[in-house]
Amino acid sequence: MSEPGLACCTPLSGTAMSVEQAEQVAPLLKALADPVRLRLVSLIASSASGEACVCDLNDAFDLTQATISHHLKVLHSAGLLDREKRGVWVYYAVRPAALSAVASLFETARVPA
Amino acid sequence: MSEPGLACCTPLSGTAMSVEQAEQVAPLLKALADPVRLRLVSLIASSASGEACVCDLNDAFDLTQATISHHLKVLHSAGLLDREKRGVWVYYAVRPAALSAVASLFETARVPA
DNA sequence: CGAAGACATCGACGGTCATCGATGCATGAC
DNA sequence: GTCATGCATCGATGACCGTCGATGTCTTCG
Repeated sequence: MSEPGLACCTPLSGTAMSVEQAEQVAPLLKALADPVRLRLVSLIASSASGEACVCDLNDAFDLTQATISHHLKVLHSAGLLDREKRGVWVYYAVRPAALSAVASLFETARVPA
Repeated sequence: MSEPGLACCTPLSGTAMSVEQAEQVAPLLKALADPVRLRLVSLIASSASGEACVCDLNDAFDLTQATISHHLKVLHSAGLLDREKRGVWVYYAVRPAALSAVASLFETARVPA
């Protein structure tokens, strides 16, 4: 898989989605379906520069560095995070297209305010 | 838990979400993070009457009736589906509030067209 | 060079999950 | 009452997941 996370799907409430669509989006949701990974994405997305280095992310959790590294790998493999090494540090940034693909799933699911 | 699936969360791209928020939404995503369950919700949501009986849903998959029943239970337990028995048949319908709670996560994640 | 720090990878462990066949429990038909 | 049907539940099985300690790799600094 060279470019995961770029699925563009029928919203849940429109016409029924195809098997292929379901199999494309499910891994994205699976990657996000963990409290730690959800907070990781949230921390990265809400940071001022739009990115965060692993050392900062480690401090936000009561987990081993190996565990955080594992979660970041899962998010990166799913295509949700970009990874860039700068010197000794590694910076992760969210891929808006991937998040947007998931968001399109729920496009028509919003309850009108 | 009497009323699951009603979390209303900070979007991923806004300010960082709290631990509690992450732990509330993650189960919803986990319930949706499966191709079969994704198609189940899609089939129910896209049906004309907004609901579907198990017998119809069974025919849409190459899976055992026990397996479909299990997936429907997972979705129901997560608060994503309502369950109503009418005679011999059982009808499932999506809970818009639950889907909306998940949708709010990605509210600001849409890439402008 | 060698030492130290940042991060990834490995191997292992316990827990959870998806799926199945078999069985149980209702409901409606006869 | 008896039988068939729709659906849920049970128990088992193989696969996967989150977490950890230990170790490896790479970069920078003396």
